[in-house]
Amino acid sequence: MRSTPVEDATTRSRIRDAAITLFARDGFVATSVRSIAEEAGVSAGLVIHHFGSKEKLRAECDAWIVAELMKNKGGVDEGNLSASMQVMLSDLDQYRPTLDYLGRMLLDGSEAGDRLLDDLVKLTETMLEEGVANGVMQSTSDPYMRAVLVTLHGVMPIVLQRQFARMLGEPGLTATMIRRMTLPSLELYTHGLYRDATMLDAAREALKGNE
Amino acid sequence: MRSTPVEDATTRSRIRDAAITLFARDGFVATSVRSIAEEAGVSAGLVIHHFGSKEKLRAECDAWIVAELMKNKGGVDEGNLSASMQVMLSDLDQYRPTLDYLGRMLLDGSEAGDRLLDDLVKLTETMLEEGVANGVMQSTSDPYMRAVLVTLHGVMPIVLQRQFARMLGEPGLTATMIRRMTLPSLELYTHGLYRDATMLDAAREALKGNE
DNA sequence: CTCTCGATTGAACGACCGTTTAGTATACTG
DNA sequence: CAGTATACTAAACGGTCGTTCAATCGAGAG
Repeated sequence: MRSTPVEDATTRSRIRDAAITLFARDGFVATSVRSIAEEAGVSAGLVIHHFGSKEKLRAECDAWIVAELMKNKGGVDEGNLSASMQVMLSDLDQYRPTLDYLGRMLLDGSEAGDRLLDDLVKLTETMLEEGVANGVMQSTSDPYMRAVLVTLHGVMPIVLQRQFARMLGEPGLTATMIRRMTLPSLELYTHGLYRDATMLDAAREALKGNE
Repeated sequence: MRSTPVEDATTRSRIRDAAITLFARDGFVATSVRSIAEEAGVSAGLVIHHFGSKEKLRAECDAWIVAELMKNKGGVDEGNLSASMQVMLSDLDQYRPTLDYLGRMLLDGSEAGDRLLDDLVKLTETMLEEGVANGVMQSTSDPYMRAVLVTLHGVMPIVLQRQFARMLGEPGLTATMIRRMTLPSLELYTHGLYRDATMLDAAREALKGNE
């Protein structure tokens, strides 16, 4: 029999979970190996013993979160990363650590976070292209830039969740927040903000000038 | 004659500028007092001598940045914080340190950053109300939430400038980026993203259900 | 001139950091 | 059974952290 039967559900995974919690809450630099060890109920030496270094532990946490994110993609063709995030947002209590950590990853500019964001933009771009092709979405002068904007608008509640929650008087990312932002977001994406094209035309004119 | 004639333009201000640069670039926790001292060309002890502690230095940097931000508001009635930020974005080279630091402030959830964001939301809410009253902007089911969304969308390029720049192949916040995002942003705010209200109506129906 | 006081430095302090090491307990292998 | 590999701890190491302290310098006051 192997000594580590499932390679997980063990001390090692408890350490990783503790690290994910603390990295997400306090950030990488502000989290000490000793505090992770304490949260996991082990010694600091054991953390290093299992993961080699704090940096390698971070890399493993990153990989774990990315895997978690991809897991919920489902099997159908429609199943993309945004849908996965939608699933998570609808079951907040279960996925809060994952989402919190995701926000940190995107902020820290970690390797994994960068690649994840690139994937998100690519998926969004495809989705927007299909929307335009199907006639349900407006066309644009700069499809890639619009995909970047829509993507960043989408991850904004996760990345800026602290400020977002504070302004709504909520203790963190709550279902109430998600529900309340749904209509205004869709209103913006349906009717826009401006009632005519005055500002847009002015900008077009101005940009044509100094090109 | 006083020993510190203008109370600034001295070593003290050089230390503060160095701190702003490094806090903005690396974050508060990742910046050491010694590195600030080196950047300013002084000893670490002198930094503490002038500001009392690293935390008090941060508070003074916060206050300085907020003052810098308010300075550009101009005198006319239209002069609000957003206009000030617009001024800064149009003269990037001069205001880059200020804008970089501003992004950090909003992320760190510092006291000053929170208050600044509250002010921005309030100003945005007023601006949107006037827009609706003047008939140039769409109305909304949740004015405050829309103001929050529009505000956060507005600061997003500053807060997420690293990712934003990386995805456009730029080295940082550049005039090229600002120019390129102008049209897609205004397109979204003018025509929206969806060509009809299918999604919006569906969401309205769904929310009416589980209220 | 002396006295005083703020600016400034370099060394030192104690705390905490990530990591290493030596050692113990345990459980599988042959 | 002895042998070996692994989980794990406690202590220690070297380094960096924010901060303190004693000493020096220079300029203004009397």
